[in-house]
Amino acid sequence: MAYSKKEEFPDQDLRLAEIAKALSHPARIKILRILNQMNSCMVGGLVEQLPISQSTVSQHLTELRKAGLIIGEIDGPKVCYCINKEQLTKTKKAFDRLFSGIGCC
Amino acid sequence: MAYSKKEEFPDQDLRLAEIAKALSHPARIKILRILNQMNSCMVGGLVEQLPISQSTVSQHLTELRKAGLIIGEIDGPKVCYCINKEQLTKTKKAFDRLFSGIGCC
DNA sequence: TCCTTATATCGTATATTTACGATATACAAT
DNA sequence: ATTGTATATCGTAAATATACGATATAAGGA
Repeated sequence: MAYSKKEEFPDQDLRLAEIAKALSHPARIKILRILNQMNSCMVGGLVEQLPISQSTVSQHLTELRKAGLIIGEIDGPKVCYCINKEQLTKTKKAFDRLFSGIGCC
Repeated sequence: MAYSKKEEFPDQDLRLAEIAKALSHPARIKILRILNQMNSCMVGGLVEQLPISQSTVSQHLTELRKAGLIIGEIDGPKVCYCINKEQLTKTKKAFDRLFSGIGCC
């Protein structure tokens, strides 16, 4: 088949869908919760608290980073991840706009 | 590989991830917007306003229905879809809880 | 320099999603 | 009864996501 019609939808809807996709796996939601709870965390600390392998955790972190929801700072041989609060605030507002734009009280 | 670790995550995170997944395609977000704008709409009306085929629209509607975000009422040979405002309100609250539980202001 | 540690990336297998056309179903109207 | 209309479902192909182990990379310490 000819593929991915996603680009044919309004930009606003596409961007919101992308953020929703970043939130569409329980591991990624859990990661956000852990990062908030601990303020920041090394990858190893996350791996310890998740039932998935290091390489899979790394993949999920990459997706959260691409969506702008987290930031990773290199700290020697380690990488320290934390939540991107600014982007998260924007995301919350985008969802709020969607819900109110959809007649949600 | 052995598959889907999703069940190994907290129920709350899993349910929120499922709703996020329902919102993770621009066609489904557009459908919600159209349904709100028109109050309710037959499938044919949606197909006219979307750049995808009837069968694909039907698949997206099934996913939104499974997530509880829309309701379809049979009306003769047609089906009339509308937003499930009750569920949408719950969804909004679930996202709000996530965001505040994540340190979002 | 060599070893250890931490993380990312590669290669790969399987599952799921997205998309379409074709077909089935369900009802209304003739 | 037959025809037409609306929608869902089936079959299928391609794309993407999920998961892992193995390997590469990068930095610190011996």
